[in-house]
Amino acid sequence: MTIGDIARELGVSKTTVSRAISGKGRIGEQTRRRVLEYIEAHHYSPNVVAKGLAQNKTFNLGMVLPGDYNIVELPFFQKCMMGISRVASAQGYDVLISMVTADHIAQLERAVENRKIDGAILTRTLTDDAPMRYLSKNKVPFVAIGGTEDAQAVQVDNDHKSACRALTEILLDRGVKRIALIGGSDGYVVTKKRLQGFEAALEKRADLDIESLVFLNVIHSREVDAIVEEILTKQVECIVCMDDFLCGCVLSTLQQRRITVPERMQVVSFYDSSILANRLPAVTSIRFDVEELGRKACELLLRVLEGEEVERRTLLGYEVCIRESTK
Amino acid sequence: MTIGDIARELGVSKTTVSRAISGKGRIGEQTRRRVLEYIEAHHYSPNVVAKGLAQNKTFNLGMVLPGDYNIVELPFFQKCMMGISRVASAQGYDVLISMVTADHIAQLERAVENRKIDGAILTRTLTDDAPMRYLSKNKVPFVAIGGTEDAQAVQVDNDHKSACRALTEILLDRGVKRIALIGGSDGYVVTKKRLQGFEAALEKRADLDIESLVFLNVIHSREVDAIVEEILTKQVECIVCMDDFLCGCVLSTLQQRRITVPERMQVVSFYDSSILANRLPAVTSIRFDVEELGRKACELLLRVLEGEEVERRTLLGYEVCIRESTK
DNA sequence: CTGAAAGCGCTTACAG
DNA sequence: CTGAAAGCGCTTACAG
Repeated sequence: MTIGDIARELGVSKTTVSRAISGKGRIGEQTRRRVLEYIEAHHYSPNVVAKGLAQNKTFNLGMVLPGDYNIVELPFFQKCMMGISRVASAQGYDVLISMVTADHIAQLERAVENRKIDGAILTRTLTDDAPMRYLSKNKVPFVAIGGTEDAQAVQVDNDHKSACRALTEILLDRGVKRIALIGGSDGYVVTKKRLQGFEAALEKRADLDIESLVFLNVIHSREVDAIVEEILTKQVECIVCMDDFLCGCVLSTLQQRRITVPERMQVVSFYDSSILANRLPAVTSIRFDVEELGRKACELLLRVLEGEEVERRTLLGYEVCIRESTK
Repeated sequence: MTIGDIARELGVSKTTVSRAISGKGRIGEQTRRRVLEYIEAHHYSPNVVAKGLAQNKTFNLGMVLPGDYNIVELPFFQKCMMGISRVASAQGYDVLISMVTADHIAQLERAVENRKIDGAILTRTLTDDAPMRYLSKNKVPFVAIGGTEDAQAVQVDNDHKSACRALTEILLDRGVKRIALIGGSDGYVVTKKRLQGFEAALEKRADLDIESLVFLNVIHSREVDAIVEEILTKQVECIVCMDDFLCGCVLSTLQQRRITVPERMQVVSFYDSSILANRLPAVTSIRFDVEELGRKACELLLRVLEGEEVERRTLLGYEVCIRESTK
């Protein structure tokens, strides 16, 4: 069934039917009701693709996800997706996925070139972000989940810097003298933010004369072993892990070496995700409302698509969950 | 730039340009080359939406995901998505996501009613599957990842029954006399399949007179505690966990009660996923190539969309990984 | 308030 | 081998 069928059936023009549906343009209340009733009764629903072609829109949003293994497995992206999907859906949009790696953004390019999306949401930002560059260059509206140096970009993020600072301070408050930080690729903006928070905490307590060790770019679990070894020989008392995957590795290594947590080593982490769920001891960590992050990002993008002027930067909060892995 | 611009620029008709691009219809080799070169030089790429409208296609595939928490978090779906996304992309299709729960499939309905997808891939099947019913009724081609009773449906799955049987036999081979099985909702076909495999293994060794305990519909981690308690009082020697989330719960509970694995309790699980990665002791489990599952499903769907007749049932294999959680 | 007509960017019989 | 024209299912100036 098309708009034409309805028009013929009701003895009105397609224009009229279109107006009744869209609510745009003047139309008699009688006629409007008649059309709407017919549509309701016959379960008509308009072809969004045709509508899109006429309006030069697709009603699709691109969600760009990292396609690297390990990373895509983090529960973060799925939770994000739930948030995005919900608000998109509620506004009549669908979400289309593009998986990209740092140097291979072909899926995103295709989606854009084929004019399949009206805008995009980036779910992880790099310091030098190929998808972001590409979208900017091609004037595709987007919002970035995660910080970015690009002052033009609309971004929404949790306050990772403050969060990491808070996490570090918890340990400093407990009187530790030697502290280690373990993180993933420093190509991610989020890694940098957390490092800044860590450093800020130490700086504030410069008087305590804390000794700190920083290990970044830790990607594979096998690297963790050597790092923990070094940490132990240097008599570090606590470890700040930048993500739950790394934290899981650290916990196992400690367990293997029979280093008890928190007695001989305190451990804190981010995300409070399923990766650490049910692990003993429970890990003191930050909790972000990731679904809210997705929702917010999607709302912003939708507003941008409406032509609205939106805030360039939205910072969402965090919660600290104190558990048994700290004294 | 549109097909019309190119036609004007080259002094040919839109028909000709269209033919050069699609490769359909007779066209002079000279002209064809000339058009293609122009396109190449000017980075033209056709508007897939317009093409779709003319051909009554969308070049979108719907991926339907469970929107329940906990479940969507399983790494399974992301790996699946990578597989699907890759082959879809390679064939000029995009993937659009629909999150559904057992009784709320509005997102999928919208995608179908709005004519946004050409077909769908279900990533988890229930015994009474609302999305499947809906798609069948509306004649939307789909393939189901996971078994189904519907003989009409195209399905692809790992051989969960054999896998669970193999896993159980490993334990029986080690001489256990009392064995427990813990699984999630029996609304999932996969839960049933595994139960069948478990029972088949016991049946084959009926002579051994094994005592077995079965706990299904275990959804929340808090339920696990009572179950493990019962298991312990009944002096069960080993536990087969139907997924890694449950296994994680079981391991923690055992650890808390200072029951050593594998000495006092052997444990096996499915998936070998990141949820159990880096846990000690490493868990003996099944390994499925989930990305391959996604790829296969997508290939099948694409063939169906081409009008090809495809095999109704594809069963993929599995690997058994023996680790330290079994003696 | 309503409609005829052109248009969105393609495809595809049909005719030549 | 090539093109004019109609069509896919909508929207939207423009005219009345």
